[in-house]
Amino acid sequence: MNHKTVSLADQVFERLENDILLGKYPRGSYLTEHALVEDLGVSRTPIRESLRRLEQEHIIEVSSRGILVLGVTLDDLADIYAMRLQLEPMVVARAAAVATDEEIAELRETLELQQYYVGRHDSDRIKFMDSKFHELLYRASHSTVFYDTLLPLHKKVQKFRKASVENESRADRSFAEHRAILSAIEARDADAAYAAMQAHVENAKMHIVK
Amino acid sequence: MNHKTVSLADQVFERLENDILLGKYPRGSYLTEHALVEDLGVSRTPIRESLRRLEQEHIIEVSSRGILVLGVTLDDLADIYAMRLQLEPMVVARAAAVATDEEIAELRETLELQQYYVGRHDSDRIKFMDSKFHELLYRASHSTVFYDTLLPLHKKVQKFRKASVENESRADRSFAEHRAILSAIEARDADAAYAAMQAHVENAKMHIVK
DNA sequence: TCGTGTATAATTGTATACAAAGATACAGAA
DNA sequence: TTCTGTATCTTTGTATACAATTATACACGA
Repeated sequence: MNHKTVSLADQVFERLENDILLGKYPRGSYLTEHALVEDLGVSRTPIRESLRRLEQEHIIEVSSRGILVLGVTLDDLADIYAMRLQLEPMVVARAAAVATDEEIAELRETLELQQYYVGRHDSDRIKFMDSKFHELLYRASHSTVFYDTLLPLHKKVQKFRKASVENESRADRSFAEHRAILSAIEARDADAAYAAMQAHVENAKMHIVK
Repeated sequence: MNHKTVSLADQVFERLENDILLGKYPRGSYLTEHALVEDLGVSRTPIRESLRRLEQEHIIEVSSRGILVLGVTLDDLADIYAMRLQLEPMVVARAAAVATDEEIAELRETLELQQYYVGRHDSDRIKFMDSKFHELLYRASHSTVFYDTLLPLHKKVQKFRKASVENESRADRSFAEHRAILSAIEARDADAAYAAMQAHVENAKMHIVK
């Protein structure tokens, strides 16, 4: 396991990013550094360093009035899926070509867990495994650029995926689509991986954006 | 004009990002916060806030040893063009549909300046106008997501575009391609804009990645 | 020569003090 | 009532002090 101590700044960033992307703070509401100091129990320094990163992701905006929560809108959602539809097939095609056996094994484990939780109707963990599967795919492309571009897009969809994973038939089909993607990668078939991912993103888009 | 005072943290970020993306610090070299304090004449606070952002862009990496410069590699370059080829045509098609007359006028002005500097063989300013043209296109799509995704990709190519703009025949053709894109947008022809941008990115890719 | 342990120095991480800009509340005049 | 000016408070921006971890240099022994 990874015992590396992670800085307060990183912890604060992860927590704030998650809270904002899950919609815990409504769009248009204001936070202040002082309030975050109270809530999180750390000084302003790590909080400010987090805010700079959140600002760069355009999910907050800082002014003399305070910290404006932007979050992710439905318009953003549509644009995100438009981009993912263009990009993810290319990325998995690459992954099919260059992924290591270890990476493929990890994808397989994640998919098995997803299947398990689908059977249990545990939507929180389904969502987590779904996220992990995509993240592993990005990483398996061995491209920092692909990873850095797609991971933020995927994270921003979080809030909207909730209904999707709670729908049983969609959860089943989503699992099947993931399995098709993994099979193509296991077979080192880049074209099949491309097609499988294209179908998967199209279906996810239809189901979420509607 | 914009007289808004910009924070030291923002100034430091812009300067460091530029220096790194232009290759001023070689990949693999180390900086320290202390050295930057000396060089830039500001305290560690704004410098650290900049570093967190650069870290997020994966162009530096901070450890107990110091600040490792990553910059942009040739592999990154190829992946960036692969992504831009997928994304930019879609973005200009959108821009053709939604850009305001003011935005189109600004594109026209930028293009005229590009023509002027091409005539003068002023490669620095050609490069600047080229960047500005693309940035205006992203903005004219009226999509924060498109803008946030494409602008970093475009900025990372900076260093490699130098040879391109210094090549007279490529500079001429690049200008002509820009004009084709703008004409399509002026005509509100999304399909033509899509095709023109696709051709432009393909040509740029061939010329730069080779 | 090579390794090892230790002291020192260098570096980042965090907290806090102070500065500056701006928002807010309120009194008073038209 | 409505507007305006002013004092105060709130909020972010910056610098600095201190803590903790890690790298480095060097002496010493095998």
